[in-house]
Amino acid sequence: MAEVNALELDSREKILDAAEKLFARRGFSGVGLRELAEAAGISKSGLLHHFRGKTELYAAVAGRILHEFEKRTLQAISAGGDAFERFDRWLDAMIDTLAEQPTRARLLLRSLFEDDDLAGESEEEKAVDQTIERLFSHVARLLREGMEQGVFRLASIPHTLQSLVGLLVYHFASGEFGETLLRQSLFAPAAVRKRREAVKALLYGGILVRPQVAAVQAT
Amino acid sequence: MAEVNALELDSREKILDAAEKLFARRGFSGVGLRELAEAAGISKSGLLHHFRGKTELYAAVAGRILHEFEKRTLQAISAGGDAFERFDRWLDAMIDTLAEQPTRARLLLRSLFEDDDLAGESEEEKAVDQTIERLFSHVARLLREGMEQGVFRLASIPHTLQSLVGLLVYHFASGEFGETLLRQSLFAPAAVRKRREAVKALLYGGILVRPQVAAVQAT
DNA sequence: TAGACAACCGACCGGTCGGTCGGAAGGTTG
DNA sequence: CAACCTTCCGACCGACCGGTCGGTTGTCTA
Repeated sequence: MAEVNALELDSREKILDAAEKLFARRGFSGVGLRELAEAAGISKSGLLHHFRGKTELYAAVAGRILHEFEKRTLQAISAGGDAFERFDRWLDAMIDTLAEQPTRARLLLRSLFEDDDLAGESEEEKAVDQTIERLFSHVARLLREGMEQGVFRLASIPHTLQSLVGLLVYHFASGEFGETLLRQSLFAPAAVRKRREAVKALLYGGILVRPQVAAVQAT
Repeated sequence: MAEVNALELDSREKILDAAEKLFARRGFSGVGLRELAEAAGISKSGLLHHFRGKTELYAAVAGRILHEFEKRTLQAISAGGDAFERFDRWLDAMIDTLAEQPTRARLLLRSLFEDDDLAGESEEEKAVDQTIERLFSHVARLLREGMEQGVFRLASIPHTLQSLVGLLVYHFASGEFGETLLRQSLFAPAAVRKRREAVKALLYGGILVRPQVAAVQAT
């Protein structure tokens, strides 16, 4: 029946969009199904027709975001170039992906560190965990190649991955606090550009004027 | 009345300890007062005798942790030495503080990025925000001094602060995911030592074998 | 001894939680 | 036409939510 809005997306998509926004802002237990349904312009029972339950909906939201990150990671990494070029392109891709949708960083961060929250056994949640694992293994492989080729200093790969998450994801997830610190929106084009520069300067040169050639050898 | 346990701490402390553990694990809205009270070995009404409400309890927990970080920051920073020495000592202090109590990183991270969750107007919550602000201003001052003295490369101070939080706090807050990545507890002495090395290697030398003297000049 | 007070409790409040159920409406297929 | 399917809804469920209230107990002070 002709709705006012001709573009009328799928209910499923509308629900996912609304849920992404709310879950990102307040977390899994901070949002109720009623509020979720209302934000999606549907009744609670209508919502539950599309998703078996709240945890499945959350997993679907997380999965959608994680697949986007994996897609962009593969694009960036599999294009040509040496390890440094590919890594640099990957950094750009991650910053783009995080910056173009303010909800993504928060939801990604939550998926990582709230994992143990009701660590579910459902199929959907296992799929989310597997996507995370795959995503990180792509980057781990790139780091390993770079180290073997003598482009990157030898370092613990898991720790480097953790550092990258910290530098990239946390920043864009830091919300009000980050905006107070920067005195502007985290997502304004200028702020994103500056973050890109800051991260690359740190990763590629450290913070010191006279870099120490790391007394600490890799282990 | 002679309890079995002679050390019997204050109820208030017991509540704070239990709340710290639970809030860190599942967040503000993921824990109920009943569960909180039971974990502290007291009734819900008993708990509410000590704290006016759930948000005040949360603020008290966050405040206690933030004060610990501020104390250790001031200790590390105000002892002698040039900017590099003081910064290096501060890094050690932060890693020690994060590592010696697994709940701290998670709660600190939540205090930062869940700030907007019911951004309360109560006195206690304002005090928490002020402590965070003070804490970061101490470090900002140190960075500024280091840059003026030519020890640190010129860089955006807010972005450097964000990077430090990302490198330090996120790692220790990453829970199950981090442990899967490292294949060991995040808090085992060896893992903590390794994190310290990884962070310092990154900060002091970057990730490249042939560091680029940052094409990107500071802004 | 009386009074005040802090610490604590069980019972209870209105409201919300995630989830179920029995349909209603509309489209498609035979 | 009937049979079926998808989409969506309101009414309802038991459990739990944060918070209040009246009362008991024990300790400390006047």
